[in-house]
Amino acid sequence: MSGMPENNSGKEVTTLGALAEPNRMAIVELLRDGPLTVGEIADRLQLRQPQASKHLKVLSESGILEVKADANRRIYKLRLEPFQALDSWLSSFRKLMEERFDNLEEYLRELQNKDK
Amino acid sequence: MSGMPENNSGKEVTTLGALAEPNRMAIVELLRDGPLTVGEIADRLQLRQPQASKHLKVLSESGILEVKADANRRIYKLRLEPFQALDSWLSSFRKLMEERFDNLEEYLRELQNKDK
DNA sequence: TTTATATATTCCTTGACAGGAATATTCCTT
DNA sequence: AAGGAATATTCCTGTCAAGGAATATATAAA
Repeated sequence: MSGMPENNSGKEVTTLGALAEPNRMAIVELLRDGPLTVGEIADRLQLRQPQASKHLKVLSESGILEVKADANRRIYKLRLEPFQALDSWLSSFRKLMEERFDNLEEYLRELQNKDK
Repeated sequence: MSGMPENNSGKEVTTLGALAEPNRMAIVELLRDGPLTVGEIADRLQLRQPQASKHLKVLSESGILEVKADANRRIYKLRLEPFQALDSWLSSFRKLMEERFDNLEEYLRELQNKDK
């Protein structure tokens, strides 16, 4: 399992796992336009503050977000690395697919032959 | 929520949701090298056949895989669309990030001013 | 120093989901 | 036709994650 963008060992949430939750995906989408405080995020996404905080915690622990404290408030913003990782995984992926992909026939022939 | 790669309405499993499960991710990785039968997949990933079938079902229903029947066997192979979708989402994403990303200071100033 | 604001944390409950085991289904072989 | 191989499905169980509600913590403001 070489180029996998994350290894799910232990209890840590993976990038994909974090993004799979709709509210968290929405948070990420929202933060594309720039950093925001917890309150702003909760407001715009119609989330209660505690749930917002929880999702933000997951996103932070998975490495997708980082926090900056500003007195009372916490400002969350996106981190680049996870997306870069995802992107490089995806591109190496697509490369393969464009080339040899429809060797279904070949595989079928293989199977027939193996039926000695 | 415009460019989101999937909308989680109803019961369907999203691309990310499907990929978030380690065994399913492993299946996808495995199928990068070409189509395979259920048995092969189960063997190589040390899965019991029923669990393999279940994961393959999820992956198929999420649009990540497609099946071809060959008599007794079912040959699963990757579909391109979900990855293309993910990729386009990601690239539009990275574009934004490279440009205006660290407007943290700006945002901080905004916040201070709003404290009228 | 009291009060208010912003955020995090805890506890609880519920639903979803993954694995195990057994069984059903389909097709091939003899 | 009968038995075997490949795959799918069902039922059960345990775990885990998400939301609700209440509360804790920290900082600002009065």
